[in-house]
Amino acid sequence: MAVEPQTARALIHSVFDLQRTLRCVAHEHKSTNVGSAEAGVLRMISEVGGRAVHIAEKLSVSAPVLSRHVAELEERGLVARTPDPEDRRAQLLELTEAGKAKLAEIEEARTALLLDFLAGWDEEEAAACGDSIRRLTDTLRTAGHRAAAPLVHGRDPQKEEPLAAR
Amino acid sequence: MAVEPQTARALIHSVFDLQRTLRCVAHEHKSTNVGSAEAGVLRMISEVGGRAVHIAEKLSVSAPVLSRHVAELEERGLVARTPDPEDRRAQLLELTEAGKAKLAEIEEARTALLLDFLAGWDEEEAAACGDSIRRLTDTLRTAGHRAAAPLVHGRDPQKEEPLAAR
DNA sequence: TATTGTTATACTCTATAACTATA
DNA sequence: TATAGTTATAGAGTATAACAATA
Repeated sequence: MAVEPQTARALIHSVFDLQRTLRCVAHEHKSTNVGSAEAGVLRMISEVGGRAVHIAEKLSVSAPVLSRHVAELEERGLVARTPDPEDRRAQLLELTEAGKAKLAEIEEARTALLLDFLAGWDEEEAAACGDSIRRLTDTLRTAGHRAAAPLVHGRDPQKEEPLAAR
Repeated sequence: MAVEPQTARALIHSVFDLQRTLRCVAHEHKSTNVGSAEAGVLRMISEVGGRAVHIAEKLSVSAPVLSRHVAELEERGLVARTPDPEDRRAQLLELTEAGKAKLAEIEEARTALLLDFLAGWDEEEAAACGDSIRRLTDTLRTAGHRAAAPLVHGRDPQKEEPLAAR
């Protein structure tokens, strides 16, 4: 059975409420000296590494945003930039030892905090919650790209409608 | 079985990824002239109404933030402020007819968009996803308050540890 | 004294535009 | 021409601090 409008509406509200709550939790437990955006940069460099443009795309941020964060992280000795031998315009990003340690510290603090919060949960619930959220994220990402991509290339294959217009 | 650290860590990453994706979707479909924070104010005034301090608490924002948003929304004729007859310091917030119409327009656009995105989902999945997210939000909110509240009152009943420190 | 709300100021995160340098 | 990255600037959203008016 297709999704009911009422269910979709409730899901939207749930997601907004989650975002508000996350902001509060982050605010109450802002532990380290690394901002959450910069922590995301550390994580992504650790996971995929390579060129800045690649990291920016994975993080879904614009190049200038990443550039500033990387500059800040490099100044603090957490990230190292090396010129790409295959393309002198590009640079390769990697974590320094200090950067790896900082990322591990952030991840451990977050995990410990969440584990404490989830004291009343069992493994299956938490796994199902993660799966559910990942499924939603994948759907939104794919659908968003499907809707936005035709405007990026010059093709405009099907003159796709704004979707929410009707 | 208690939640595994690895599951908690995956859940954290899932939530951050969701936030990034939501930012993109919002950016690609920023339809109306009302910002997302102001839309939240409209929704909360519609749902609970009453004093500004009450709305601010429900939205988990500080009083100055709400004050600015309300001032902006009043200027646009979407929100009406009336003095509270029971307390001359306070003011009662409500939506104007234009405000109600604007809120309905926003909600309908969002719902239509999400319904389109969720074309491959069935009702049960979407409902379960919403339930899962709401359960997580409730847990985070309750746990956050439990950890933060003792510092708000002067009591500090159990000298609760920072939780993530150990 | 405590609370409601406002104003002033600053911080975080983000985007677009204009630029340099390579390809 | 197009791409990788930087700098400059602006905007949205938020917070804390200091204030006014009322309780």
